[in-house]
Amino acid sequence: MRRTERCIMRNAYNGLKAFLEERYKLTNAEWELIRASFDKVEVAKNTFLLEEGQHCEYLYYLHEGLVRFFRWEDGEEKTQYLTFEDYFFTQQESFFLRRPSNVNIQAIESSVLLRIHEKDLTRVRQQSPAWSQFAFEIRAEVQVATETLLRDFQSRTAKERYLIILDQQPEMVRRVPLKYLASFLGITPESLSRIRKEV
Amino acid sequence: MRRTERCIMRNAYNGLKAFLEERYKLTNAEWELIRASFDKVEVAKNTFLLEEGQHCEYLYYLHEGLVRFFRWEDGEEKTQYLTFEDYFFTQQESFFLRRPSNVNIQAIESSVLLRIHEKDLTRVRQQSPAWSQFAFEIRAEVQVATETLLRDFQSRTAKERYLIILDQQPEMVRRVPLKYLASFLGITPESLSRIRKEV
DNA sequence: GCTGCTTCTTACCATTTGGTAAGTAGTTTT
DNA sequence: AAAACTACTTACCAAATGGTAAGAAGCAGC
Repeated sequence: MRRTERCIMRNAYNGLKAFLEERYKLTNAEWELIRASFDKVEVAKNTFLLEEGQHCEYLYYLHEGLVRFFRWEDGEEKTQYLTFEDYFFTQQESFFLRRPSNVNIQAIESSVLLRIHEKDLTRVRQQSPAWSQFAFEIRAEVQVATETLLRDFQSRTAKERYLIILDQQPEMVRRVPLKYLASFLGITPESLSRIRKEV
Repeated sequence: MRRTERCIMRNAYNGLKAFLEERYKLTNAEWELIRASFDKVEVAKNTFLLEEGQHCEYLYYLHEGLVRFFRWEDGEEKTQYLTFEDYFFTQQESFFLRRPSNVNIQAIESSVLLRIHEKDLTRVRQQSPAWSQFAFEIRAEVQVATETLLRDFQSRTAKERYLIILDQQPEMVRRVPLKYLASFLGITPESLSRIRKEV
């Protein structure tokens, strides 16, 4: 799904192009349209890309860095997702259904992103069949990933979920601060620290 | 979102039409196309609509009854979702990405459904803008619902999750056998029985 | 009605996770 | 370098949930 090597592509646009061409055949005209529709954004560590209550106007391609989705609940930050480089993200409820976001999106490493505004996306969708197909399928892929996470919560212990991450996404354990990872796993930092010692 | 009264519509097609018209403006031609594309299926309690390993060829509208998604894991049935009447469902990974299903879908009450075959859906999508918009938005809606479930697992105890269901979908508690509900909540039937006594 | 089967409940104890508090280590600020 | 701050660890006990086993209640077939 995602390239395992980090930062093969120095240039963010090349990264995006490679991502799309791995899956779909793009004409030159399609790629030029896509390229022209995405803006490059570089942000420092801890920069917010979206705050609760705002409308999310952009679909992002994360070229380099690390992003977390979190919300405030019971006086604490609850980390819902973590997104790594070479993948797309947005706040779907806000972006697709035009509702105020109920989560914050924050870069927790300094990051390089490409973003496309909702109004430009409509044009790309209409003029590029490859993009249209891609947009359809990546939503299904994200749905599957979300269901997989849910399934792990339904039938695995916190320790098992941690071991799955350690096995399948060891980078997450290395790069994500323990408190965020614990929250993502649905446990306290103390519990994760204990689990980590046992393993 | 979903009509609270059960079985307002005696006729499944009227139910589907009302569901769509609540949200979108349909021309007569659009509705006739949609109506002609959906087949009616009536199944007895415990009938399988899809089994693990099969390709899911249909998108379903559940007019009456109750359906569960489950998989075998560690020698046990794990219930992933429960779907009630007057809503759509399919196995997204299999239907949209054309992969073998990793879950079973079973009617756990005798049910009345309308279903559309994947090959017919393409035509409807192309010829009905209202359907096309609907299909786009309901996927986002399902994504939001899945994320909400996930969030509850990340930050709520089993008891809290049970109380949320009791509050927001009391029908689920009344109609779903305890063992399925426990599995859906990610706990054992014994634990749910204990929780239920405490409340 | 009885029989057998499944579902649900209850009780017991083990394991997992939470809450509090304290201590250690690493970073940033000054 | 000292001070302040944050992240992480550890220890203690409490609460939540699991596993096993047994019994009670409901349901289907005869």
